[in-house]
Order: sequence, then structure tokens, then C-alpha cells
Amino acid sequence: MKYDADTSLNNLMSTSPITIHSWPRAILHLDADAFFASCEQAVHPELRGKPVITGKERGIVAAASYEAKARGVQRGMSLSEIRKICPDIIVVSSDYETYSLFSLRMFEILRRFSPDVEEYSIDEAFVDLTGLRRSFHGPYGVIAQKMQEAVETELGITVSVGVSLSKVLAKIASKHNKPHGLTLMPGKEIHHYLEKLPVEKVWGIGPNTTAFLKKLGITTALQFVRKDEEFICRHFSKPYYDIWQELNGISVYPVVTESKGSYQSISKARTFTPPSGDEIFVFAQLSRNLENACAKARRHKLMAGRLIVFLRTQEFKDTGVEMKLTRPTAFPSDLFGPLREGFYRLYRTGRFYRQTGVVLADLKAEGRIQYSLFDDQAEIEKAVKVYSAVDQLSEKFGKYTVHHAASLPTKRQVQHEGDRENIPKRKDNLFKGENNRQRLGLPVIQVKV
DNA sequence: TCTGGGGTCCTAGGACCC
DNA sequence: TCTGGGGTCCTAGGACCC
Repeated sequence: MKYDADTSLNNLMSTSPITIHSWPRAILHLDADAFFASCEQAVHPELRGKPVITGKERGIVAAASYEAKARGVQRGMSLSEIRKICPDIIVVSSDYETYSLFSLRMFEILRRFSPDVEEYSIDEAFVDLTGLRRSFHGPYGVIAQKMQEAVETELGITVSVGVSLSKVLAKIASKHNKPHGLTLMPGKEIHHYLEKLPVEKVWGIGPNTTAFLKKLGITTALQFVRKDEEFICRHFSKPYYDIWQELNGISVYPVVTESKGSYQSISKARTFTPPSGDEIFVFAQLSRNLENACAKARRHKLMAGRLIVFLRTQEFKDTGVEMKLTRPTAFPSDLFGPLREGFYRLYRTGRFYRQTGVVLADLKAEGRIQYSLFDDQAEIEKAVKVYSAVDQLSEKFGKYTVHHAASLPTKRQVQHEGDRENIPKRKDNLFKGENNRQRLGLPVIQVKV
């Protein structure tokens, strides 16, 4: 039977004996379990089965292994709290390069099954499976299972998988059973899942909308889905109408296959404790944000047309200013003027600040920039030379080898890179790791001296 | 959820133009 | 000087995500 795009879940979910095509679309969502911690356990076998957390460099939990979660470790806990409930906790610094390599491998594996893979985040993917049953000689559930198996055996981590009619539903499915879950949610079973699902668990519905929904008497996903179109349009804007459709089994979010080529914006922010009322110090933080953001922009061959500066006070109040630049640039030397101007528009003596940040927006590709007649070409070329030297030095000797004097008063913090607590620093341990990297096809990472 | 860092998209309202 | 109607662009700000 041909699927009618207007058929809503109200029809799909009816107990009618008529068999409608149960998979108008088959969207898979894959979510790696405790990804960072799992990568650590895959690379360091001696960590397997043990409570591990990552995020040592910042002193907060970035990810906790399931063993740690089982012991009550949660995000947002301080390290001392964690040690109290779990004295044998293993704390490691985040190693984003390794996680990115695992991520890359994960997407490669998925693309063996379908070309329609969306790299949604470092540890999540959407895959459009629609129409693949023929070539795999099996139902979607079996294809999904094969994908899960491939990722798990080849990478040594576990992942949770959900398959349903839309991205929003697939996300609900993958979350339903974690870790190492595989949940199939065909049209006629969806309402079972939505019935017990608090509406705030739906992807795209945050605290604000949840509060609003509550006023309308809606607390579960099923209650939301069962409202008619007219009701939704009267009370909500487009994003929520889209979610409503997705929940109804009508796929409106495309699986975006193109890898994200470019950024809309680049931002760098930093929180410091204790909060500071020292003008020089706060500006230095901002200056450092700017240098970092610019370096990233240059790395991606982008230039900014707008600069946004923001400060967060002790009381978590944010203020910001936005500045249009006379010409696009990714050089701090061009931007210190605007930065200073923005800073003094925001900064109030006597206030204490806990965070500074910078956003580079209106990004344009380096090559496509038109300079005006009034731009000083010689100045620009000089800056190009200076900063390409800076970038080379940073690559060779580390991130903050060279920087502007204004960034100096941030009082450099001790770098924790590479030191890992509770892991004996023995040679064979290191080799174990390297063997594993090779087994996984990861390049051996050079140790900085 | 007592709060880290990095992103995206949508909407309302004003400015400006015919 | 006042008055319509309609379009586009920009910006601020909100809301949400991992």
C-alpha cells in the first residue's frame, strides 16, 4: 500500500488491521555509550571494567564510564565528591585527538552500509536506511544489528542504536535502551514509547517549552503528538511544528550527508575562578580568547566580518556587544582596537566577572575576500607573514608559544596534558596502548618533549 | 542541572525602499 | 505633508543541542 504523506501517527497507531507500509522511511540513530571514557578503555585495556572519568584538565567530569556511573558518579560532580563515593576512580585528561580518530573510524564503518550518513556530533550519527532491505536481504532490524556489531567489534566500544520513521523518533529509540541497546520503533508501536516519555526528553524541547507545554496541560510526548495540527500551529512556531510532525512519523528533518565544511561562527570562551574585578586580568582573558579564535579561523582559512565580545558576571549575567568590521580578518592585530572598544563598553569597575568570550561571525573563505582601495595592502601582507610564522611556531612548540603581550596577565595555568592518574607509567603500558592504536588503525601519536 | 565550551537556527521588529 | 501597501535586509535575542 502506498504511504500517504499526510497520514499521521493517529492513523499509524490505530489498531486497524489494514497493513500500511510500516517503514515509509527508516532512519537510524547511533549513539556511542560514554564515548570518551569508552575510547580510553579501548586504547588502554587495563582500564576496562573499571570506573573511569575523563576531564581531569578542567576538574569536571566530561564523561564517565558505565562502571563509574554504576557507582553513582554523575556529571557536574567535583573530583573530591567522586573520590568519596568511589575511591578507586581513575581520572584521565581528555584526549580529543584520539576521540576524533575513533569518531572518524565510526563514520567510515557506517558508510560501508549506507552512503547516507550524517555526522551529527563526535559520538552520534544518523543513517538513512530506507530501501536497503533488498541489498542486505534482511529487515531493518538485522541491518541495524550488523552495523552495531561492526562498530563494536572493530572499535572496541559499545554503541546504542535506534531505528524509526524520523530522526526525532530514532533518537528516542536509541536512548530507550542504553548501553549496547538496539531498539526498533515501527509505526504501530511508537505510541507505547511516547506514552511514558516526558515531553522534555524529546529532542528540541527544552526547559522553556516544557514549562509552556505544562500550562497547556501537556506533559508526555504522546499528549503532544495527539494534538491536532490546528492546535499546534496556533500555539507554536515552526521548530515545534516540525518536531510534532517528526513525532507523528512524518520525516521532515533531512539526513545531512555532506560533511560540515565550514563554520557559521567560531567562538572561544573561558571561565576563571575565582571571579575577577581586575580590569587588566579580565581584558587579558579576552585577548587570549581572541587569539585562540583567530588561530582557529586561520586554520580553517576563514575570516570574520563581525566580532562579538561578551562578559559574564559573577551573578551569571551576560552582556555582549557586536561589532561590524570594516574588512574581514583573522588577525588579532586588526581586532585589538574593536576588542578594546567592546570591552570598555561592557566593563564596569566594581563588578566581578567569571567568564569572557569572543565570537567571530560572518565568516568568509579566505580566498574570496575583496579588499577595498583604501585597505593598506602592505599592512595586510605584513600581518599575513607574521601570523603564518606564529601559526607555525604554535604547531611546532605548542599552543601558546607566541602571543600578544595583552594576553600575558592571564597567569598561565599548569598544563595537565598527558598526565594520567592511577595509571602506572611503565614502558610496557605505553606499548600496550600503541599496539592497540595500531590494531585500531590509529596513527601512533608523537609524545611531546 | 547551580552553570563548561562550542555551536545552530528561528523570529520579531526596525530601517529603508518603492 | 500625509497616507497606503508591500518587499528586503539587518539585528537582537531566544531557545536548543552535544
